[in-house]
Amino acid sequence: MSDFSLPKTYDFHAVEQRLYAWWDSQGYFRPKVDPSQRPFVISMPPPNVTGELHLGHAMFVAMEDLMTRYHRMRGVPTLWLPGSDHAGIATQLQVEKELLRTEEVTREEIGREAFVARTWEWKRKYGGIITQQLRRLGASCDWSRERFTLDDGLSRAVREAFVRLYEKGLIYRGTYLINWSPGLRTAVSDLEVEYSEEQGTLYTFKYPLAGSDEFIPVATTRPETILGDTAVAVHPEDERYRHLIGKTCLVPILNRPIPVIEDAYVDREFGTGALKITPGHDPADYEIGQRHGLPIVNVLHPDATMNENAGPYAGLDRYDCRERIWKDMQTAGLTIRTEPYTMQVPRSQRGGEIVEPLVSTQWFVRMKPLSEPALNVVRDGRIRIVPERFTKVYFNWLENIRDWCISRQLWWGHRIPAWHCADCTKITVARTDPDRCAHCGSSRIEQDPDVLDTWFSSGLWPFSTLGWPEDTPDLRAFYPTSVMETGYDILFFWVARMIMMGLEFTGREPFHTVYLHGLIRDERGRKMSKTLGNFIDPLVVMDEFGTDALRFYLLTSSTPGNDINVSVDRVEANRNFANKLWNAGRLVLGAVERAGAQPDRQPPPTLADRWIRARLSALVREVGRLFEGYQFGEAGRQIYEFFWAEYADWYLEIAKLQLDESPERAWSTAKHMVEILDTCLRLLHPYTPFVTEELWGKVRGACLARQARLQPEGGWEEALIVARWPEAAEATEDEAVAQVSFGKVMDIIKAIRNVRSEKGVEPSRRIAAEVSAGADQALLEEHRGLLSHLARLDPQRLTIAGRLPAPPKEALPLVVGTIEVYLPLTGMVDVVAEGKRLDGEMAQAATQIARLEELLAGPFKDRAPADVVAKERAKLEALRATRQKLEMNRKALG
RNA sequence: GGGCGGUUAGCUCAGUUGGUUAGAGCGUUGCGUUGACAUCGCAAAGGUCGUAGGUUCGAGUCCUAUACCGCCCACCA
Repeated sequence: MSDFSLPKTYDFHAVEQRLYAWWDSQGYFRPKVDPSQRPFVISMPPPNVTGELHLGHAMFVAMEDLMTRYHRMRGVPTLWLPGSDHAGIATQLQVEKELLRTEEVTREEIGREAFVARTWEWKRKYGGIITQQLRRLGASCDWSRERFTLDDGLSRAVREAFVRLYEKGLIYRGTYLINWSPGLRTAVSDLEVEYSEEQGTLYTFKYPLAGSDEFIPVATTRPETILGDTAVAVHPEDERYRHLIGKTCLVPILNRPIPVIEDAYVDREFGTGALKITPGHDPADYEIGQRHGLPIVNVLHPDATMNENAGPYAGLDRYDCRERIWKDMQTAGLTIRTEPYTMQVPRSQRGGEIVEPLVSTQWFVRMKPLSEPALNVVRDGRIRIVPERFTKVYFNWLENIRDWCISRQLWWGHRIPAWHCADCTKITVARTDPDRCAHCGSSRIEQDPDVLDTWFSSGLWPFSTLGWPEDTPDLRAFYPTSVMETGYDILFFWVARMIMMGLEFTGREPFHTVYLHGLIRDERGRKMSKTLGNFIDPLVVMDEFGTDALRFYLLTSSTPGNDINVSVDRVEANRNFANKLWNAGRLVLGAVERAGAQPDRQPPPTLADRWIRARLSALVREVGRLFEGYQFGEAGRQIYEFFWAEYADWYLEIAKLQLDESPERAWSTAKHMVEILDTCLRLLHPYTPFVTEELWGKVRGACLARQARLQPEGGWEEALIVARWPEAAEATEDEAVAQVSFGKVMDIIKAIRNVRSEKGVEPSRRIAAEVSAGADQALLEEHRGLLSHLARLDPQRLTIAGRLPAPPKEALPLVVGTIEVYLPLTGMVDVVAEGKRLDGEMAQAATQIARLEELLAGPFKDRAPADVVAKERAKLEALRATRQKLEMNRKALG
């Protein structure tokens, strides 16, 4: 009965590439603009051009493609806009490495212009790899709108944004303490610094007072910074040191005089209670220095060797200097002790080298005026963060935000549109390259050498990709976007900045929902990295198990915002699911082949037909509800369960029987088989696009070819990717009845199988049985065919009695080939228990409904905030629905 | 120092308006294959839902405390 033109196992290799090319060529990925409908839009988080596919990419593609396909199927104009990021530091490093390897030249040797040209060349050559890989994942994004953060349009947007912020006074240039990456020789922002707990040493030494033998004991973890000290601070109420305040002490070795000052910041309990102040190389000291008007002494070169201010140590590496100065101080009798100490070491997020705080002239964005509106849109719900707990993290960060250092001493990126005048030294910031100074008219101007932090351009992504600052049709049609889907690790880096920039430049929130997925880790919960050797290559996984299996796994194995410890075993299980779909499809195709013409009179549906439709209808409702709440994982798992455990394991087995009954029944059964398979494929398509499209196409083709009028309601669309999403219908009373009735039949079948298994009867052997059915005698009598088939009973020797004579104490004796099944579960006792429980639930629902009705009728609805009232209303509605459902179940129970 | 997450079967994880007997995959045990599928079917074993209290007719789910693991934020040298 099966269609042997299909292979027995689903061969995804043959299918995936072909289908992707076909979808693309048919233009399905491009939105159909329809001004009457609000579109659904996702801006893809642009992967780095240097990137190689990892599971994080697979995760976001799976998630965003799911949402995209879902909305497309609902008939909404849907745009998923792809692109890539120039990734300043990462790309520059990569090209530098390449240059060094192949031509043994550094970027300095070939010069800025040539280097940037080489990087573009590199980008043209390798930049397409990552987007090619995204295609393999099935990403149904609109490639005709693909953007790159450094292309002309986006560069214009970046410049416009910079100039506007500068003109508003929100961008300024200044000399402050920043994080310096000595290896990269550039400033980095606070966010790009990670602190790791490491074993270090706490050095305690003597700070000698000028003109006396007295000294102040001071502790530090970085002795080399002693050379940059400009004060020693003590707590104003510290009796030990009070008399020294205002005195002068001498920097060890250098003998530079510095004051002893008082500041309440100093913790009397910690260390010696006296603090050396290095405003040039420590954030806390910097602030104290500002408070007291202390001078700043920088002792480091940009490469973290000591500079001329370090006196005799000039030229030494920072760590060599640390050892040397300590030795010299020992010789001078200035040391007290060293002890092991655990400290927080600031390291660069990229490369991991130790970052040095130092004072430098950089460009900054003033954040306070931008953060306030960004806080408000989340506070008042105009932007919703899923899962909700991250709103707290978001608030906490924005409330304590500090100005953002946006200049980078790199060559690859958006060059800062500011020109320095050699004559009047003033700065000209302009939208188009100026040829003279705006202040004095001098032509001796030179552009600032720095480029912008990559995240500056990323922050504009949702609107810059649509044409901003021009008022383009795309911008009008697709902005604001709908959902921002990304990993929670870049909530600050990217999401918060997009919200701030979006509000600042467009006056609108750039998206209404932020959906944050978890991070991908290995089986033991560690981060994945090539150096750790625990890197799982998605391409390899896809080769082995198929894209659908990987996607379905990623989408259903976790919950929003929670990390995933990847287990390849589970990907395999999902490969098996794809195969299950495929084979169920083969069976249905066989049924379609056998179904004759549509009969004149359709037979009424069987109990099994009614049951599976009821289950399907419940599934569609449930999936709809879960999608509303972004619970895609749970929805996927439920579809999986339904398809495998109910449709395939039960209904299709029964359908095989029904197909043999009569031509009319065969036709009607084939119709149910097709319709339910069709609905499942629709529901699954956003998760597993390839196998569903392929199979759906086969079924559609077979049905159309047979002209047997086997078709979903509304007919067959041209492709599953643009087929209608199943609509949920209200539960009917018949559905409730069918589920209860069929549930009883299932229980009996399971019980008989159970007994057989316990008694060791081979499954293939037909045996006699006596079933005591209690009140359900008629029901079972009607389905004795099913019973005997699914439980492998001899139909001739199956007795269904209302009540068997006294059930033997020694349970269920199996005389050779005879079973007596007593089924308390389906008997009256349990109906009573179930009824009691339902009554209890109904009573509770009733009191809650009454309470809410009273509340909502009173002054509450006028006094409480609108959203609270709305929430209560929704709760009431839900309760009413629940009550209805309960009543239905109760009635069905009789 | 502040905040968040996790703790559920041997393993990896689901379980969001509190509600029947707490689920899945993998693994384990027994049985089964000529007609969709061994990438399969049937059955079974396996859980004091971290711990202790509390709210409730009813708690894995809500509240309080606490232990362990992990993460984020934070200027203790």
